[in-house]
Amino acid sequence: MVSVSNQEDAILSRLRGEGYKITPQRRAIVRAILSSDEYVTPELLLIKARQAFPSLGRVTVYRTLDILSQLGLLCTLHPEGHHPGYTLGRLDHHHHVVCSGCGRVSDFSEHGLEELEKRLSRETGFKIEGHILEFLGLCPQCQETNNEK
Amino acid sequence: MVSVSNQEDAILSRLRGEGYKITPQRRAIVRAILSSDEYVTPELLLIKARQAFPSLGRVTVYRTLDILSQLGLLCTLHPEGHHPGYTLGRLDHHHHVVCSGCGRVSDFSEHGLEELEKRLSRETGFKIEGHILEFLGLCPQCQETNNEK
DNA sequence: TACTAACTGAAACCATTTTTCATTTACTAT
DNA sequence: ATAGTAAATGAAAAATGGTTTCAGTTAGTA
Repeated sequence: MVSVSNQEDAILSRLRGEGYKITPQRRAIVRAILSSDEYVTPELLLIKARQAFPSLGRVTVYRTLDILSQLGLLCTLHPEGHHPGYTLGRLDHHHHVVCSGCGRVSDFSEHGLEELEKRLSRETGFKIEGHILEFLGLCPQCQETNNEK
Repeated sequence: MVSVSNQEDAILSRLRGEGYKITPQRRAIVRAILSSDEYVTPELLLIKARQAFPSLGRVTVYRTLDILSQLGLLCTLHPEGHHPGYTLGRLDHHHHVVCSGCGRVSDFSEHGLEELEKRLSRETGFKIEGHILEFLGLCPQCQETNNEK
């Protein structure tokens, strides 16, 4: 298992390797994403990262998200009925289950999609470039909370 | 095979059945979605539907999309790197392949996801409510066009 | 044909994201 | 250590995308 601080180091050194500077703002942003079980929206991320770096500007959040996204380090989530958001996850190909209650994200691997991809290529003639597979559901905690209501 | 005009009738009478009025604006909007192979964004839809009904207002497009969405008649698409959009498709559960070049949408069925859903419930404890599965790729036409460049 | 609830479109409004630009800072090479 | 430089920052303004409001219009009905 990879610890969060190792993940942080890995991401920061990747940034450094790509010629980006490691600023305290970026550190705070990366740490804020990593330190939450839930996925983040830009606004939420701003609030979280400001706890560590109060003068952080909104623009910097967007810019950092862009960079992380271009480097393929960010996963985008589209939970139905909620705002889209981001999570920084494992570097290998994987998918997510998002909690419709609290936004908590859980990862999983699924390798059965390659066959489906081939079938689709054959049937539709499309040259497949990628896919989204996301599940939406209630996490164990939110299931309990809702039952108590 | 179901023709587009039958689909149009089916949608309009569904609307009527739910107590909504059939206005020329709504007719134009529904027809505009159905008559394009590509998925539509609200803005694109406004332009297309105005060809049939020039004074159509932007608000009416959003309102109609809302209604169709609430009735479960609309499918939402999230093609990576593009704006999200909509398509009016088959009424049964299905998925989409979206062309990254022109936005053309193709449907497919996949029933292998139920097992995966069970596995996820078991492994993560989440109570699964739904999922998104979308493929992105180049349609046959766009593959040719790109090769000629 | 008259009635009424539903619908419409213009404008104002709001939230989110992008652009601009003057200032500051992380890193490199002395 | 320190100076130099490209990169990064944040405030403000602008753009984008979507929603609300409201007075006037219209589809469906009786």
